[in-house]
Formats: sequence, C-alpha cells, structure tokens
Amino acid sequence: MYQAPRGTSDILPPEQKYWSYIRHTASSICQLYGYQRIDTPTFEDARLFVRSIGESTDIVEKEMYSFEDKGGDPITLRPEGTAPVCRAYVEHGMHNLPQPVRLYYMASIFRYERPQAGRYREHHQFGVEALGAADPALDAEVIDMAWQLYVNLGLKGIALSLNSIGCSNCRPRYLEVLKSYYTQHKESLCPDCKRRLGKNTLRLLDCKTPSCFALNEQAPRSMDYLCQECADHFNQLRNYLNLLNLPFSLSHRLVRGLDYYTRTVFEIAPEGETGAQVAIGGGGRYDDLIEQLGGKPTPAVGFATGIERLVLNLKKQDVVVPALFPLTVFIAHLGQEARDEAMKLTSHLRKSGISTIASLSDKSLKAQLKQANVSGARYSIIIGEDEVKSRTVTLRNMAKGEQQTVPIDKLAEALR
RNA sequence: GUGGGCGUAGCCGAGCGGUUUAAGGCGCCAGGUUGUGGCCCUGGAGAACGAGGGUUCGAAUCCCUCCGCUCACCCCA
Repeated sequence: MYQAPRGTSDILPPEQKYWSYIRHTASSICQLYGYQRIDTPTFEDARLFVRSIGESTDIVEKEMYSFEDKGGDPITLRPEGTAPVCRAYVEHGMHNLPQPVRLYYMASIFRYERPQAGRYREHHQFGVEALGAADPALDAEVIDMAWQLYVNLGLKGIALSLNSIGCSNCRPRYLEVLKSYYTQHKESLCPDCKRRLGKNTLRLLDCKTPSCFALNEQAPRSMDYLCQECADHFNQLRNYLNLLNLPFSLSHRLVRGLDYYTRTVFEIAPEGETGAQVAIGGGGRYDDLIEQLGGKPTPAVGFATGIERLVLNLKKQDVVVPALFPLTVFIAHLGQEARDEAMKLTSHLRKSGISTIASLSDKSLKAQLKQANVSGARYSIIIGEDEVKSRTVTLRNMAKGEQQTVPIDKLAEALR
C-alpha cells in the first residue's frame, strides 16, 4: 500500500477549516498593509539557494531536495521563500516600481530532515517581503504585521525576540571578536561547535548544549559592536516598536540560520515554550541579498511563519475557527419521476447560489434523511409522488424538525 | 545522521505463549411495517494482529532482521 512520503501529509477535509482560516486572516492583513500576492515556482535553479542561504548553513549542507532535471540543470525544491521572491524582484525589474515593493506569498517549503512534532519535510509558509527601503519603520511594519497576524488569529501568550547582527561594515569586526572569544574557550565547546567555529561563528551563539550555553551567555554581543548607522537603525526600530505598543525582548543569541540576514533579526514563539521547534515565525532584514543575486543594491526586510505550527497552536489553545462551507440543502426523493425532478431542482438551486446535494440512492426516505443529517445540511427537501403531482416540495428545517409544503417555483425564495 | 517509544479492522483500543475460528467503542450498512433524520434497541459487513525469518506441541503474544510511525538531539517554520 502506498503512503504519503515521510515528512509529508495529506490535509484532510476536517483540517481544512484551520488552513482556510489562516489563509483568510493572513491575506486580509496583507490587504490592510498594502501587500500584494506573489507566487514563485516550486523549484528553482539550485544555485539560487546556495548563494543566498549560504554554503555552510544546515539547509544547504544537508537539507535541500536537489536533483538534476532531464536537461541536466541543477534544480532544488524551494527550501525557503525569500530568495525566490528576490530573484523575481530582480528578474522583473521591480526596482522600477515605487519602492518599497510589498509582497506576500503562501507556499510549500521543502527540507530533507527528520520529521518530528511541528517539523515536516514539506511544510507551508506564509511570508511577506518589503523590498527597496532601509527605513527602520519598514522593519517595524513587518514585525507589526507578524504580531497582528497572531493576534487576529486569536493566539495568546506569544513573545517577540529581537536582535541586530550588524551589517557588512561592522559585522566582520564583531565576528573576529566572537571568534577569538570562542577560540579562547575552545576546550569547553561541544564537538559541533568546534567544527562550526571556523565556518559559521555566529551560529555557535544559539547552540543549546549545556556546556556551550553557559559560554554563550558570556559571549560578546553583536549589539555592542554595531557601527553608528546600524546602532541608529536599531534604536529607531525599538522606538517604533514602542510607539506601536509591541512588546519585545532583546535576545543577543538570536542569529537565525540563514547567512543573508543583516541588522534586524526577530523570532516569535509562544511564551514559556522550551525546545527547539517552537518558533512560529521569524524574519529579519537582508540588505545585501538582492545585490548578491545580481540586482542593484536593494535593502529589504521580511518575515515568514509556518502554517502547520500555527494550526498546532490554534488547536493547543482551543481557538474556535469558523466552519467551512456549510451545506444548505439535501434533496431526498422517492420514485423515478421524483428523482428526475430532484436532478433538475439541484441544478436550479446551485445556479441560484444555494449549496445543494441530492441523494444518489433510491433507498428508503429514512435512509436518505439520515444522509441528510450527516451531511450537515440546514434543510432537507423531500420530493415524492405527491409533490411531483402538485409541483411542490416538502421543505424540512433540520435543526427545528419542522417542515412545510412549498411550491417549487417559490422555493429559492423560501430558502433566503 | 544519532538515541528512545510504538506498530491489532477506516479511527480509538483490549488481549502480552494455549476455549481468540482476536474483545469493546466510534464510524459504516440494514432493520425496529405504510414517505421522515438527530436519541434508543437489534442485526450485519470489516483485521489471517506492519513484513520476513526463528523458538515452541502451540505465538498477536518470546527472539532476530527489515519497514513504517512517533518523540527527542542537530537545526529550523
């Protein structure tokens, strides 16, 4: 028997109301903030991701779904959403549009890793990117959107962590300081961190191994090594967040897993949750990425949130989400003539915008009404010989258990 | 890649070497008389117990291998 591949899952009808709720909430926020939807391909030239995400990140080192297509081109299933949007920005000359360009996407994301709670090989992200402005007000806007999304979804007790990791001017110096700090304490580092020390020093900061953890608390902080511009930017951002009443806590160990981030980085997670995969969303500024991808120097900022994790949290918090597509009418019929009538009536009601299903069987009325009950339809319509003769139907309100005879041409009216 | 837990009908789940030709619940189907649902009652269909091998007179129950699921680590959404 076939099964969905490891780390993937079917989103079955009973789940769909959560997905629909999230999609609607997200897109209405995007509308409010003036963001427009963009869809990019599910797969891209593999090199796009290697260049943007960084060679020595986990994603590129071991998590990409990569293959050669039949033409021999290197292809990768999208492991994150930002790089493709930047590629599209450059490819379509969006620097000619009024800046910043505000975009959002909802897309499948693929990473080859061992699945566990809240982590999958194919998952879905909703993300926004604001490209073409360095103003910290834009960082605040993006963070505000993220926050507002969670608030509007009805999630409680979420916390925002914030950091600035500097820019291409000030970061090199910070990295040197950081590297020499860890080198001094090399003996107490975990094996992973020893290995990473030369390649991706920033990432040592969020190692959770107990021995490293203590060391990380004492480590030099990027916030203390920002150049004047970055420091000003960060200060302004914090002012804006205060203006918007967005509570945040500074986290000097927050660095994010992708190489392209500059300045602002942030993460949002339910308060008090521990463990590694609790973050429901995160993002930051990536001022050098578009230039790296062959565009003009273009500062930008964005964030993404994992839809599966949102669903998980909505359920955990017992958030009530609206039901999907309630059925209005179920038609039961008795006898061939009635069945023909039901067929026509079903079509008529559907054309009038009334959701309708008719029984497919010639079973007893009892059995058909049972189906009607399970279908969740608000009304049942019963057509038998009497009704056919008199050009009427029996209209039954399922919740009240009351019914009346309605002329067939008055039916659409009676249902309003 | 590493470590732990688990694998019995569509779903949940009892059984843990011998009246098991495998409970029970949900769901599904049919009936409880004539054209009426949701509650109740009755009946029915549906599993050779993840796969393969072994131990034994006898295995869903013990052992081995594999596969799968799951949780955790690494890391991320």
